[in-house]
Amino acid sequence: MRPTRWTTSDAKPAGHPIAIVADRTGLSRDVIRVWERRYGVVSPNRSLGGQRLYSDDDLARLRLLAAATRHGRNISQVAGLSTDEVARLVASDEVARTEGGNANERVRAEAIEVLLGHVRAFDEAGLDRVLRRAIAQEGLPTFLEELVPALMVRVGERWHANLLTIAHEHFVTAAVLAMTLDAARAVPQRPDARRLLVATPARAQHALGAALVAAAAALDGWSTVYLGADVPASDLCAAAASTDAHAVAISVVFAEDPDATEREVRAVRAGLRARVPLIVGGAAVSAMPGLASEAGVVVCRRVAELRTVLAREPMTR
Amino acid sequence: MRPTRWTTSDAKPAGHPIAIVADRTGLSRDVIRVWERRYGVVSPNRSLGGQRLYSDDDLARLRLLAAATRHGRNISQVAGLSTDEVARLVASDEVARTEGGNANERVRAEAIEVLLGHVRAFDEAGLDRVLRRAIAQEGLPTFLEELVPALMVRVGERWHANLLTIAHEHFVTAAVLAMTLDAARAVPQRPDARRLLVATPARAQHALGAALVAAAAALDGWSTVYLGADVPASDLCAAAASTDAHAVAISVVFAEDPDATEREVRAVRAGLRARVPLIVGGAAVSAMPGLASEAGVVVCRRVAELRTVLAREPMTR
DNA sequence: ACTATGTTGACAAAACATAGACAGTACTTC
DNA sequence: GAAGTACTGTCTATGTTTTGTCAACATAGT
Repeated sequence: MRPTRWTTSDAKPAGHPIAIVADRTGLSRDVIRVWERRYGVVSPNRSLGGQRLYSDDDLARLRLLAAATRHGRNISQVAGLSTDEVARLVASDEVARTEGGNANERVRAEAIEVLLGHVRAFDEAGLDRVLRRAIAQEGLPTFLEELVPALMVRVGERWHANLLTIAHEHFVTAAVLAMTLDAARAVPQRPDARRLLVATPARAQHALGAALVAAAAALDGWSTVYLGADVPASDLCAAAASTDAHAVAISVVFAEDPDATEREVRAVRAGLRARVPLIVGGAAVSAMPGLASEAGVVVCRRVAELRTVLAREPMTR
Repeated sequence: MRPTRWTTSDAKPAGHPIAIVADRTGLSRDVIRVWERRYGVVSPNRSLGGQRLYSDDDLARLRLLAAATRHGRNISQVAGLSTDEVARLVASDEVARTEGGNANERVRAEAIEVLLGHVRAFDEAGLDRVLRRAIAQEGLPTFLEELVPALMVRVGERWHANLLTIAHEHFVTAAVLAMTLDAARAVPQRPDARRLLVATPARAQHALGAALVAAAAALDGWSTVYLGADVPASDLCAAAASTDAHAVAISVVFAEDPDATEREVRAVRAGLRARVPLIVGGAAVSAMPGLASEAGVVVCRRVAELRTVLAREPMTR
């Protein structure tokens, strides 16, 4: 909810009347009142005549609660949660919902076929052209979250089927990586943007995941510092300190030795200041179940999830 | 001696009588007076006999307040806000109104509000940043076909409501134009792409439409040659011949003298080789009904329509 | 002269608040 | 499976606040 802050918090009426809240949340006036009466979900101010005046925070909270109930949660369960917790819940529900594909899928499948043709022929110019055009056509989020993963999966499949070689995989990875970093650099940043450090920990070689993270974060207004692959914990923490990063994200697509990698991640966590969150993503997180319960560590599995996590990070400025 | 005198008002520099204000705001005379009596929303000047004479600012303020109440605000709450604050509030309400659509639409509406803020402040860097980010976010087609038209409509509205000046309109047009051409140039083209000549005919000054056309065509794989505004028929035809264009597109957003412009378009048609189609677009085509039946002339009204027309064009290679 | 406007007070409709009741659903317990 | 229970959204009844409209009479403008 980034730009909302700019548009609404500048204007300062005493508060929003219930009609507006009903309109914006899609809840009926009755529901809003009865939720307050039964569960105390919000405590709006009152006008002199006793009418409710909701704050922006109240509004945001009700909106999230409405979304949560739409997704099948019962209000009595979520009413007691903090607004942040509700936000996380809704985000994960939404990610789960978006599993199914839509109409664009056929177009994208065609693009992937064309791309695979260029990969097969080691046609760098063609690959570049189609990738760049895909970004222009569908926007960077779709590129990062759907096209690249789908492409890499297809390349992996073809490799296993002996239709492509490991050289092809390196070729396409290098091209996609360069394109992703290039696109991320092209996203303009506000001068006061928060800094995010992105890297792959020691012994993890796949930099593409980290690049995707960096691009997604840049798109959400973060000023990203991309360190690439195989960064030891001590260097990573030193970099975080010297760049005054507001958050650190590391990506582990594949871990040869999950236990060693998990120790490495814990070392990073230990070396960071407590209020700097550490975001861990990539396919290998499922092999490191202990991390999710670690304090100050946020685990996320998909790029879309990462974006909602980043959007909710506090503005430690 | 007041700046008021320079704000070109229709008729009476002294001020608007209440009937005019009622007509232009949609409020009843009684409401206007009772809002003044109860909440002091405006303090219009009075004639010597005591009749209200509203300034342009009063009018704009009442218009905004009327919009705010229409969106569900209580007049008692918004009456005390400054005109700027009311404007922001109405803007955010209009943003939230897009609830019915998907989440993308809301994001886009928010982006437009942010853009309008930068326009208002003549903040070129901010405008640039948000435009570029919007392209990265949603892709060029959405930018061309939805965001830019919506933005220009909103700017026009605000200009009519005296919230923006003609300078603002020029400012935003120039920025959007530059960004559009820049984005179009960044779309990679196949070496064997067909060439499309894009221009605005003589006496038509609005180049933005032509730039949108050029960008859309570039996205569809055309190699575009953009000539800008106010190109005489003879020069246009000469350029078409010397670049060996496969098609020519001209855009007329506004025609001061539709008949003259129509003659100009016919002259272009006559000067082109018969198998080179001439595509005419822009809001002013409705003022030139004769063109649709002309042989070799394709009329289209929206950018999306143009793209299907271009896709159909024969591959005269 | 005649219409548009101003002022004041009154009034009615709309919106809101509060508390309670009720019906449909899902879940538990026997 | 049946009965009981908790949950949830909607509805009703009643009183209050807010807001738009109107009436009555005076004055201004053309």
